[in-house]
Amino acid sequence: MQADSTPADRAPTDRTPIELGDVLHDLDRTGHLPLYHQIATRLREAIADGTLPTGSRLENEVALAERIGVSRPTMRRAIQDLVDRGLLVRRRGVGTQVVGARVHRHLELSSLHEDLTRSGHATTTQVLRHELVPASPAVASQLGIAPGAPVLYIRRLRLSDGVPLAVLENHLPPGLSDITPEQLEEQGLYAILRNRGVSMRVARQTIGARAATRDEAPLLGIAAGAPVLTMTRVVFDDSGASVETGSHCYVPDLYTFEITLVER
Amino acid sequence: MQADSTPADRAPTDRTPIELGDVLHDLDRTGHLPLYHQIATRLREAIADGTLPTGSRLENEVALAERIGVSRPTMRRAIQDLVDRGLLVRRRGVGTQVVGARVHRHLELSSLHEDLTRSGHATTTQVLRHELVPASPAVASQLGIAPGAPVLYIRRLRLSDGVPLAVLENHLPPGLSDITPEQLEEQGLYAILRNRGVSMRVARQTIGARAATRDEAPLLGIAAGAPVLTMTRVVFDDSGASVETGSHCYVPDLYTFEITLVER
DNA sequence: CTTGCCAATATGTAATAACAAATACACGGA
DNA sequence: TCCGTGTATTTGTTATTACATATTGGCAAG
Repeated sequence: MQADSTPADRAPTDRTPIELGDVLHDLDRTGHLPLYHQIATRLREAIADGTLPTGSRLENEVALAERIGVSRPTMRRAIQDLVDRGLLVRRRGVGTQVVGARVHRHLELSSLHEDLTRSGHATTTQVLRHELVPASPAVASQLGIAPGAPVLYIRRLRLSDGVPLAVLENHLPPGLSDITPEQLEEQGLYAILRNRGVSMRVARQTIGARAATRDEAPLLGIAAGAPVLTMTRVVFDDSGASVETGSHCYVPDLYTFEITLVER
Repeated sequence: MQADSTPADRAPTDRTPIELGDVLHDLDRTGHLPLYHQIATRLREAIADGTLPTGSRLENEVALAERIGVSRPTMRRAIQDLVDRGLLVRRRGVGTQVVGARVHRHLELSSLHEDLTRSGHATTTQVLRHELVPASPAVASQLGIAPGAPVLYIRRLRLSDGVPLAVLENHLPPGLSDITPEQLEEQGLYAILRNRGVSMRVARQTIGARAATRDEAPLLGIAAGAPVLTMTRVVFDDSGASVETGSHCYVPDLYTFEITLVER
């Protein structure tokens, strides 16, 4: 059983590029939405609905740009967007290929997270705590404020169709500490922040695992000491100021994180 | 204690831009390395070593480009690179600001072995199993081969300074099944793949948590049922063919995943 | 028949130009 | 004094052009 040395002995990868004239017709030129964004969205949809099957090749970018009447940089930017998302792969001198709707779907099915949010499960929120507390040194450092300054501490239980999913703990800086429990029960923290004009731009997350505390276990309907998936996060806005810190723990059977990495 | 409504009442954010003439001088114009890449690297270093402190402002991109003698698109591309990494934030009509000096390891296409050796720990590897097995339906689907086809199954124990860190399970497609246990003990899977000319481009990862099995627990030096952090991964090369699948579990006290998200 | 080279192809890098849109600040009027 | 408006500043979007470089495959010479 001597294996040949070429890594790929499958995927004939049809050489003839897919026609995309019909997918990319009729762009909105009013300038309300960037052209590259419209093109990227259409391409993403074409991959999702099978118009661009896995392994198929795109026409070369110069011809594509010409065909739909945009410049090459604009076309490149749209394609690059999909490359960054891991949907396309490009090789100099070769061309651009679709890399995988099949596996993507498979992984998504194994994650209840996507299922829950997308397939319309009823998610509810219970606000367990909601109070002003002096910022601990750790929280103060993350929020970029002075230790001891008053911050709003929130603790919520998130349920999906009545099943406990996660315990969410957040700290909010002084400027945002007038958010009410009622708002949080119906809207979700991020919707509230966006409605207040806060533009969140950068988030730094750390994902880990630990045992559920005696405190969390009954809330989540699991045994104390059972594993939970944890995620801590600091979110920054436009001006580089931190807007929120969160420290959440999830029931691992019901929640996973999915990430696509691309080597550039 | 009425909070004012502006979200940021901290971070004076000095208005005068930082001089960068000295940081960006003397670029290599021979074309061996792209200009935008050199500029991005210099800027990243300047942020890391404090030349560009958190909250400081960059000179506007037109002036910067002029000063160092590159075009605005080139300068923009370099800056955008840092924005994508979450190190800079830009706002139209305002300017570009540094958002974080803290060195944070970006989640990238690298292996655990490389991460650890880079940070100066002595990592060792024990190959627990190494055998050809018929591909299960799940593995076959991930690797894009026929179920039952022979794949190389590897199970390794990774230690850092002698302390058990993770149990790594991998499946490799037929073209790569001639990797030896000896290679794996000294090199790490990713180094071997790269040396064989495999160019890994896209990875899809799922991160979760579960209880350690009775099998894993003694290997990792933890109790059966104790929480472990899990990561499953499928890696694709630049032709869209999958190169490797892995299913790993980590001791959560010793390993976490860090991710930076950027809203574009 | 094999090997090496060359040309065609496609993406990668870079410069230049012009206009659009968001923001901030200063100025002027009520 | 306060508020609104206009203007300067800065990034965002798009087009055009040119050349560089990696890859593939065919062709010719040995």
